Amino acid sequence: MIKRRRKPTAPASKMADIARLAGVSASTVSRALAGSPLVAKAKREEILRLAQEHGYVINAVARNLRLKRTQTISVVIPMGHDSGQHLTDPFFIEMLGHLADEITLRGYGMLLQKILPSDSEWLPQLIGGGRSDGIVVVGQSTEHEALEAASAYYKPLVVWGGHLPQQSYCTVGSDNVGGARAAVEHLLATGRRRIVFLGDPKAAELQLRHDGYRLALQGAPKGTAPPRVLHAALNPEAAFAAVRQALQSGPAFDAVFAASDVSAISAIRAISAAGKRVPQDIAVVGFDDISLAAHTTPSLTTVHQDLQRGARTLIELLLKRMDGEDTSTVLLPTKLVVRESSAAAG
Amino acid sequence: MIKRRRKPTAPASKMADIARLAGVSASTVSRALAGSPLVAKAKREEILRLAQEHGYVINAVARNLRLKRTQTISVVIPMGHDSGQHLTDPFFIEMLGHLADEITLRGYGMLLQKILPSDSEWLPQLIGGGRSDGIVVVGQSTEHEALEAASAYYKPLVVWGGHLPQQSYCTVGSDNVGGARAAVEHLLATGRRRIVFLGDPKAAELQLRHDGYRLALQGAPKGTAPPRVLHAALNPEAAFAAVRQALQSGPAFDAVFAASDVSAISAIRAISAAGKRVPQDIAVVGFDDISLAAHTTPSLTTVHQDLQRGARTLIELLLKRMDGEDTSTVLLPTKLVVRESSAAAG
DNA sequence: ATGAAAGCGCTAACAA
DNA sequence: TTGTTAGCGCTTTCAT
Repeated sequence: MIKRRRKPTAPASKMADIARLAGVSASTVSRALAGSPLVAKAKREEILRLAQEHGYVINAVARNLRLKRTQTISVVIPMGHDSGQHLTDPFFIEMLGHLADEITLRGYGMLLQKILPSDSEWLPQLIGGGRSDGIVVVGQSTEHEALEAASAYYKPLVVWGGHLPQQSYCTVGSDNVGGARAAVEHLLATGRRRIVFLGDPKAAELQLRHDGYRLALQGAPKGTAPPRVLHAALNPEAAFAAVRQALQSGPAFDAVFAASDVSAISAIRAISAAGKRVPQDIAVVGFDDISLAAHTTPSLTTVHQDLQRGARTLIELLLKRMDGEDTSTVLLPTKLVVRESSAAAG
Repeated sequence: MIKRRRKPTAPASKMADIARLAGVSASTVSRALAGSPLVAKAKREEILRLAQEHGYVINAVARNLRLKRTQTISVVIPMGHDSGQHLTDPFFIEMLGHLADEITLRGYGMLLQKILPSDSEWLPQLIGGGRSDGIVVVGQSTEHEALEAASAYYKPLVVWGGHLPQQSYCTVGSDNVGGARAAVEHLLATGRRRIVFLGDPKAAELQLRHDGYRLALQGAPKGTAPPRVLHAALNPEAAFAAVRQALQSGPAFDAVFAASDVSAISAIRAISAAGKRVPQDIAVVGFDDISLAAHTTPSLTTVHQDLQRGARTLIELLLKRMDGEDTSTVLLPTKLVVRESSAAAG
């Protein structure tokens, strides 16, 4: 005969229920469940068996109230500067996925908050609500001020993003300046001389990528065209439109350095649509190295960020801060990954 | 003189603090904060002002314990069948983004759980833990059995995915069969006769897409090649490898129907890499209509799913179930979006 | 219109 | 080794 499957009944709800069943007090059940050596082995096993049998699981809310912690980390995505970006950018799911891994790995829950920072009080409210033991903010967006203010009194807060001068909160982020610079220097090295920047340098990180772009151009050979920005929000449509527009009217260019891979992919499409070839006529380089980047046509040269390491660092620092330690900002190295979209012109 | 910014001090932590400051009892503060008409207007406003001034926010954990609810919805992503899929598939961020919108819009928090269902008890544990008032499972993955078992005693549970015969839990999902069928019929209508299916029909939804594929081929004109599956997990690398392999060795084909857009994009790349052109030599159609689909080169013909509507439906049904109502499964229509990758051959 | 008191389900001193 | 008790911060009768 086949072994019976555990019957699907509603679980016993409270610790007191199990206590009654086992003929002990709730304290003993609590201790047994916590694996305390104070409880006699036989009794402990009996209690464990009972709990298992009745599908009992400790109520996390009550436990957390008592323990004054929530065993939960809030992950916040501010959508201030560019509401188009986040819903569509694979960069975020990759980051979110890694964060989810790191957080659950350490026995915490992840409370995801997508906020429209129209209400300037979002951070104090989040902090005061007491639903989480610490907060990870993914992307500074336009919230630098709010972060500064909160960090003055709330410690367990880390931010993924760029390191701004004189900031007092703790950030983890890629070396945006260095990465961008390497990308543009690569374009220069392969003979490109009229390189445009695609993106809107308003958000902190894009600002830094733009800085790297300018820095690289400062060291460029004679005859290199001056910096030029194609303004476009960080979504495919905007990037496509900006590049098409530039191809139609402005001065010619032979390379695009896009502030993100999503923008870069749109740029490739706009260039193809205009009857030019990538990379023969125009080279394209992106930033992020999303997993799709290796699989577009042509495959995309881009600046790789190690998001797994970023997520791990973020959570490690956060846990330290939750323990009362101080931590300082971390800058992660980036790596240029050369693929087809930036091959030297015919 | 410039208006002073609110000074960044630590918020008052408990209701009793505010009560003391206002010279009333905690009960009164509670009532005032809840906007109860029992509290005199002047007193209420005074209390509100005080709370505001001291940055006081009600402690959600204590409140929820007392109220026996959490004001939180769990969103679970089982990663059983294909660990490669979720981290990299933009489909998920779009779904997650919409879910986050719908959940926060209704005043709930969203607890994100990524689970590796090696432990068969994950669902009972999640349910028993009492950290959320309801659960959304995104994708059945290989967890059909676990869902069946849990739904026997736990009501506030909805699942994004395919409707399987005789299932007792509530699902919301796109019409995978119809969508796939429309896609393949489109390929047939544009003259393709050797159409392969790319993907691994193990997960429930892909199974259904595969069914649609077969259905369409059953009604195909004479001379159409029989169904053929290129097995590949739902990640770019696997899809790329499978298509390259098929191009090198197996019988020729003139169209690929990919089980997801991510696979489709990799297919395009594999085809290009093999020196063939899309769509002239081989047409490619995907499934999902991720935001990038319109911006690849060539742009991707694909089956559009209305994820925003899906997310809204999911949450609406869940709230009903949380209220004790019964709900039945919903099938959402899909729409074929024809772009460049499936244009008729030369 | 307000306060006192009980209690949500758990854990940890403290006592035995 | 175990039970009793108090209390986490809040809401809600009940009494005034």
